[in-house]
Amino acid sequence: MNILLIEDELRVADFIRRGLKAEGWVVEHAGDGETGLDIIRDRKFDVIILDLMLPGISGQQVCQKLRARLNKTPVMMLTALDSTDERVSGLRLGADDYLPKPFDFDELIARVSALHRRATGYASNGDEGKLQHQGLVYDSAAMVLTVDGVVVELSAKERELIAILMASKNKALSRERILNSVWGTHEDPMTNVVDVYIGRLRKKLGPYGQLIATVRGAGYRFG
Amino acid sequence: MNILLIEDELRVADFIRRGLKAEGWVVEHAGDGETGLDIIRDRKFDVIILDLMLPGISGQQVCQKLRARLNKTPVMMLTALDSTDERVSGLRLGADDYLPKPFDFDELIARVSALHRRATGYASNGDEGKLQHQGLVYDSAAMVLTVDGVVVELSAKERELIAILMASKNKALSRERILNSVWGTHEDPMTNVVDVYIGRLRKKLGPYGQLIATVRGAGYRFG
DNA sequence: ATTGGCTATGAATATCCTGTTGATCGAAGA
DNA sequence: TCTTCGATCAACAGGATATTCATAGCCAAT
Repeated sequence: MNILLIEDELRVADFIRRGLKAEGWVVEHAGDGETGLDIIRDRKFDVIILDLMLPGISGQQVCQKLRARLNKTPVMMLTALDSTDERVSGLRLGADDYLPKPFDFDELIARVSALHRRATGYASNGDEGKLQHQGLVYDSAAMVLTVDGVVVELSAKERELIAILMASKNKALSRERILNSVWGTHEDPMTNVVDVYIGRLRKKLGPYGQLIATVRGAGYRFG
Repeated sequence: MNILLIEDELRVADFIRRGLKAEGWVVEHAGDGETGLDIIRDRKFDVIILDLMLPGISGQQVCQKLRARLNKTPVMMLTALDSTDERVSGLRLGADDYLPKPFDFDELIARVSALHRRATGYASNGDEGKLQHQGLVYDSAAMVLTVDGVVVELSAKERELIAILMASKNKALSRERILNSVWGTHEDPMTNVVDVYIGRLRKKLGPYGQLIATVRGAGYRFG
């Protein structure tokens, strides 16, 4: 998942960024609204976390301009102000969710994933965010992978990788595509991280490892 | 699949080109509209990706001229402009689809394949993107060929070859045409790679191998 | 601060497979 | 029959993938 964080206070920004990275997410940081808008012009993010109090143009204005550009990226607003007025006006300007500071980090993460899930139109039936294939179950809400009922510990990147693989069952995915989704890098295709991680996953999946097939000259396929 | 990308910004062009290549597609790049039109005059593409903002003649004009030449190649328009007006006028000028920047790469790929599928008359029923003929099924999303229900391993070039053959069922394809589509080379016809690969494919298709008929002096025909 | 454990990443290696060529053999048409 | 075009084969070089290792960074606990 790719996240853009627009926050001027460096300490706070750093704190948030680290927490999100620990989730295996890729975080880009902008110190003010203009910079943020510039970045959004070229690249697409899954979620934008936007501080309300910014030097220069305010968070509200950023949000407004974003929507004026017909950009529908989910926006999570952060603010130190506790008044409900702010909240209401924020939502009216196109924010999708709102979190008052100080906040619980787990809550931020939960809400951000919720935003993302909503935006990507996950199945909203009973199997909320569960991906299954044979004895393999990945619960994206709990972020737990189960192999034949046994929980397998995964690192953040490994989780993201298995998630995207299982989500696109029976579809060949190019390395580039995986790199984009999991690592968020749009350049430097001369790395073999993907291969390394595929290897690790295969090992951890045990007998199901062979479900990840390599499509020579193309990438990998799950299923 | 052969794609012509008309985009002036080198960074963007490079980014797009890499991603498309990773999908196994052959990409030709033109830095401006005139160059693009020149290239189209000589060669045939499956899809044209066209930036709206170009130095010299605009993307809209390119599209218009293209259609004036009775060229029906599907056109995918890209633009940084936010207003919907642009979209409408773009489509009116003959573009087949439209994607506002910034876009999600997966979406670009999905849309481009959709365009291609529509143009080549792939099965538009539930078997989205599957080519079938008797016991032979090629799933272009999974990149898997099935012979009577049995998966057959193919190399990258073999996959492309069977795809183009099956997509142009009952049509004779010249070696040059195949060379152009699969190998992306439009010169040097004094190689027999095509013959070699046809041979390999025939072998792998087993009983269906004879579906690939050779049209003496012309090329090959599937069906 | 320092330490230890863990993750992420890049590099190096080894292995396997594909792509390509040129030669030779066979088949079809004049 | 002769000629031309296509089929097939073997072999090589380069490319792609798997796997392992070493390093760097991060976090938590001391």
